[in-house]
Amino acid sequence: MGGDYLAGPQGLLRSINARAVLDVIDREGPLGRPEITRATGLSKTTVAQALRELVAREVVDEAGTDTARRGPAATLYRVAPRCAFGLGVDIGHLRVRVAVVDAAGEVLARAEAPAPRRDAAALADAVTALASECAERAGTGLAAVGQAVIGVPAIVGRDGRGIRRAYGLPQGGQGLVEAIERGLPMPLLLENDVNLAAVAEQRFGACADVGDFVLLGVGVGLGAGIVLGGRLHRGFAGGAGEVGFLPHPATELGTEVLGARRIAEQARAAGIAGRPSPRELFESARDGDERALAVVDATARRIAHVAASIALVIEPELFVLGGAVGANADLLLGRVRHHLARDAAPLPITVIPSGVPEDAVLRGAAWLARHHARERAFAAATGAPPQDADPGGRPYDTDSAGRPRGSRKAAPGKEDTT
Amino acid sequence: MGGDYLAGPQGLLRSINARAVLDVIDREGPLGRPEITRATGLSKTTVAQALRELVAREVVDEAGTDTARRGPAATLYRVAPRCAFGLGVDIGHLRVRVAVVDAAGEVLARAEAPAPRRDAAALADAVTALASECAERAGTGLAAVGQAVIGVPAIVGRDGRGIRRAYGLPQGGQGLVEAIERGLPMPLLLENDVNLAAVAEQRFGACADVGDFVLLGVGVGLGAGIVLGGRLHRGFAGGAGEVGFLPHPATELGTEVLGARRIAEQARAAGIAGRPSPRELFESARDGDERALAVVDATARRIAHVAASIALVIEPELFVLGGAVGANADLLLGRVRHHLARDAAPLPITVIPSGVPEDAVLRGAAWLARHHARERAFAAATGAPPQDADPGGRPYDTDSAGRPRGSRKAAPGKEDTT
DNA sequence: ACCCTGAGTAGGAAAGTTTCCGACCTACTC
DNA sequence: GAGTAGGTCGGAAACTTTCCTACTCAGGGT
Repeated sequence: MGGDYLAGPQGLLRSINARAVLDVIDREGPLGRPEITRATGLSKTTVAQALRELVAREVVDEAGTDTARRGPAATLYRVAPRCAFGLGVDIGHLRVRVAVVDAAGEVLARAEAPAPRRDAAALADAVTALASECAERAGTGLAAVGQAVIGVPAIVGRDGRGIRRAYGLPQGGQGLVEAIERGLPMPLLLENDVNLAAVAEQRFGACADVGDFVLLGVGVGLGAGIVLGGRLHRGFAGGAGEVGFLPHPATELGTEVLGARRIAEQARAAGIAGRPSPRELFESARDGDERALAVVDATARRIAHVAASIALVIEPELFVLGGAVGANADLLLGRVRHHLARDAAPLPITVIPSGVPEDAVLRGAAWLARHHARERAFAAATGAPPQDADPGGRPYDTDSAGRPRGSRKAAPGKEDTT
Repeated sequence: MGGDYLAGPQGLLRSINARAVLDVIDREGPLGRPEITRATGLSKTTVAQALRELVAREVVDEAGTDTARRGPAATLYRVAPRCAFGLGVDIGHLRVRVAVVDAAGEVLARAEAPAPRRDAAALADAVTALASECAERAGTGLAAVGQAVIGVPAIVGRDGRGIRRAYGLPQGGQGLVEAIERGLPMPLLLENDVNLAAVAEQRFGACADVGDFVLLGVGVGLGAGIVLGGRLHRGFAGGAGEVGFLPHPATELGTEVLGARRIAEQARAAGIAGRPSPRELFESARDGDERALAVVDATARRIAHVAASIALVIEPELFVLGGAVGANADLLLGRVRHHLARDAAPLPITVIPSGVPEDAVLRGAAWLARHHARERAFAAATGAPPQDADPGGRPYDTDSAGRPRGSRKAAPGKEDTT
């Protein structure tokens, strides 16, 4: 429920304090006891007690000593890197990528392979094979990995399992989760790839301290990863951010405004022969090819159009240009800004290039997996309810505070609830 | 709120438990001690202690007894209606409305008057005069009112004070807050009118248990009140929901898709003479006037267009049709649905009529004012940090998981490390 | 029809347990 | 020698369990 404090026995207090200590250590890196004491406001004694417990439960490590001050060396504490592992998977149109990370966020192993496009079973096999390989190389083994997050080019239901609309998955993604699940021992969570890119942007990129932003993923299709209040916004059934289908004057309804296909089409229209890939087109544009530049400009214009529409609805603090096509910020960014300034909304709109050029989806997936795995380990260790159940895994809890209650008389004995 | 548990002394536990008791009482209406004990999981003794404190602080009342069971009569506890009062104001284009509500949500007094349109000072005077009158009639006096929320037809900054774009305020709303502030003793909060209508919808209307919904306010202009995760979404600078400016094929950029002016224009185009108001137009349509019906249909079509665009961005659970024009659900709803089904997005979209036909903005404002006033009273009484800092009043507390952020502490007497 | 008794409930008080905090102490390093 | 890290002990705060009293309804006997 929305926000009730949970009442509880004194034990609750211990949980809370343990969690607070853990959080400080997590945030501020290796820390000595006195610093933890200052940061939490707890007493030395309590901090010591909490640390004893956390170390015993192996979520916190001693990590060397701090001899900066005079006096005895302070032992430093950190989150134990091996207290949780996460498995990130990026199922792309062409390739499958997998990474295993530890609780500290360190990438222990990474692997990739071509994506089998025949059927879901083959795809699942590829994923599990890569995962096993990675877990092996990471020295953990699959069993130690607490959570897997799998990025797919599809609309994913909020349960993190159902695939509602797959853009490039064999058999529309039918049976994919189940097949992968059979091959992997840990809990799985599916997630839209653009959403994961947004997570990566938030955690490793330019949006570290931005509460509301939108990642525009321009690639095979166009999608938006929407982060509001620091959390992914998925929509009622996971369909938020499907901005590729926003109405556009020059595009018929129900087709995508922008994407590889659309770009190719524009290239033909511009009189460019052959069937250059977007990559080649942008190369030509960089070489000064006028027609390619025209296509680039048209692309930028559509991006601007979409960004303006999004801004009118949710007004994020900024937009990030991502995706394979969006990565050509050198060519696109100026033009997008130009079009935005020229005919866009009454609101000023900021667009910046992605801060995660490589493996954005994979890194986002791995981060989220690590987050969940860690959260579970932390909860188990502190006895506290999970801290932030999820900046990307489950629905918001609905607000429960202060619902209207009709005025009720003090009539004895009647107890109507509705 | 986002994140960290705050560590603290044992006193914290008392706060937490007091708050839990208070919440249960608030949610479940008048309650006896045994029920509170069951609901919170606390022991009888602790509940008794908490209640003693809450009653002493006058946020909780004894309200009769419950003699349903056999045995001694259980005394019932409820939130004291007089522990906090809220003042709601709706500054409309034509009229100003004011209401005073108590902590139970009861409307104690309501008043309205024509809105002076000359200058902000006159408008402010009208507001304060009505407010004084209401507070008088309510028997509380202005000084007892803990919070005022003022709905305006404008984009309001997230601080709840700045007016960024006023649609129908004298002098663009310049100096309005300050002028009202001089006349009212309690803290003020400005809020966009459509946002308040959305709050009303959430609290009194059809969206009581809906986490994500959008209120489409169709009136003098077109705006959307966006509720995500049970909270108002205002956007980075309060500009979210300005969907009136969404691009529309048949409308030039920078002008509103829909609104009284646009409707009048369409009426002219349809060959309707005179300058019928939207109300008259809808009346004619009800009488079967073909040309008026055409205008209605065009209006519905544009509403559908806007709803489809919004849905592609945030995919709310449902849309609510509100506002003076939107209130003609009998004529509009079917047509909107028709157009949505015909050419809309890949997503199914649900549209329902408003459940708050009267005074939506005013009621939303009053609810929010009451909420803040109450929250403050509760916080003071329990010593706990505010429960839900705001389902509509201030920025999100910030991010949640795992990002650098100063820790908070509840311990006395040490210097704060932020 | 009336009364008496038994059972179940509300509320309170005392003893016990958990947890945090402040103060004091030791050991270590500059 | 001074300042700091870390540990231990007694005290205070807060919750729980247990016990106790008072109250009221139900049901059966008179």
